[in-house]
Amino acid sequence: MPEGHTVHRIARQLTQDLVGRRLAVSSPQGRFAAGAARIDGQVLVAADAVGKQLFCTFESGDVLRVHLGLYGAWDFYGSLTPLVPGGFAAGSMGAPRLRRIVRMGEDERESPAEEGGLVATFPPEPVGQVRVRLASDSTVADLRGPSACEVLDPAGTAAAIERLGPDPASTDDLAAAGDVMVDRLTSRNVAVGQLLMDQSVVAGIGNIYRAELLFRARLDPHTPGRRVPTDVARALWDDWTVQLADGIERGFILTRDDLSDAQRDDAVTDSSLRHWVYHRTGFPCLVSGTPVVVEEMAGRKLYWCPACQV
DNA sequence: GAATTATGCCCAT
DNA sequence: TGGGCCTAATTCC
Repeated sequence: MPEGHTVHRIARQLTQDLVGRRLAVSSPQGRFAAGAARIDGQVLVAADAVGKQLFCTFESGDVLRVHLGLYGAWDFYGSLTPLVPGGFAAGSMGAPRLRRIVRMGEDERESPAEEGGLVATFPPEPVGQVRVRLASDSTVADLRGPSACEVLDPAGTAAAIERLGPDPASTDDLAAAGDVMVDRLTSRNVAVGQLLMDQSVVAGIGNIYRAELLFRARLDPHTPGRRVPTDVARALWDDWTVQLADGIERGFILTRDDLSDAQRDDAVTDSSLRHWVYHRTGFPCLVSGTPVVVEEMAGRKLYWCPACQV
């Protein structure tokens, strides 16, 4: 469910609280017992996001690769300082979308603590089906519901990353990475709306960013990649780099740039203010007034404005 | 309480 | 193109 910005925030949280520590790795649910045993007791040396995938590198060179899929989420305990005395902070990032927004953004919730994001005991009892628990003596990170969770050797890790297109938040050469995306986007006859969701073309874009980037570019999602002018493809990349960086900092996706300061504040708790077209079926387009439409494209809902996007 | 929904992706056909 | 999988909150009766 999370798009790239969420996974980058998770990597950041893990880096802040668990990298450099020797971890107890377990699988409370049991489904990942063998994998957990492989990395249990090792020092975590890095946590990196590439697109929607998370790579946690341990001192042996083994890497925990995690993909949250549609349902996965990480719960964090004890790490979200500053804390109110008498408890340990708790927060979560990932799916499902959360009702109570506290201090970290849309897809991060106060949970599963009852009061003020605190749990009474540490380490806390696992909540729900916890596939993996990463624990230092002061921080616990619990992974629930991932679609992928496996331990890879360095070669396997390199192969997994090789399958992904460029991610502007995990490259040190934005221009070269942009060249790769532009080349892959403009060399196929597949609809650009599908290509933006293809993680081998560009990594990290999901259904919300797909719809919003296309609207911002005023581009018809059905345009074949080969018909997208190079400068338009480059503009999509440039906008993606900006939107992703904003999402990572903000903690949620806010693509509208027409909001007042007050509305921008409201958007923290009101997701209906955040998007131009995503999830706005039947409502008037904020630019043209034409009703926003939704259709199925390759099995996913695609939201767009038929008047603006030509 | 059951059905629906979701920011994803894999595989078989 | 369709089904399957993973989980939990929301929506519908």
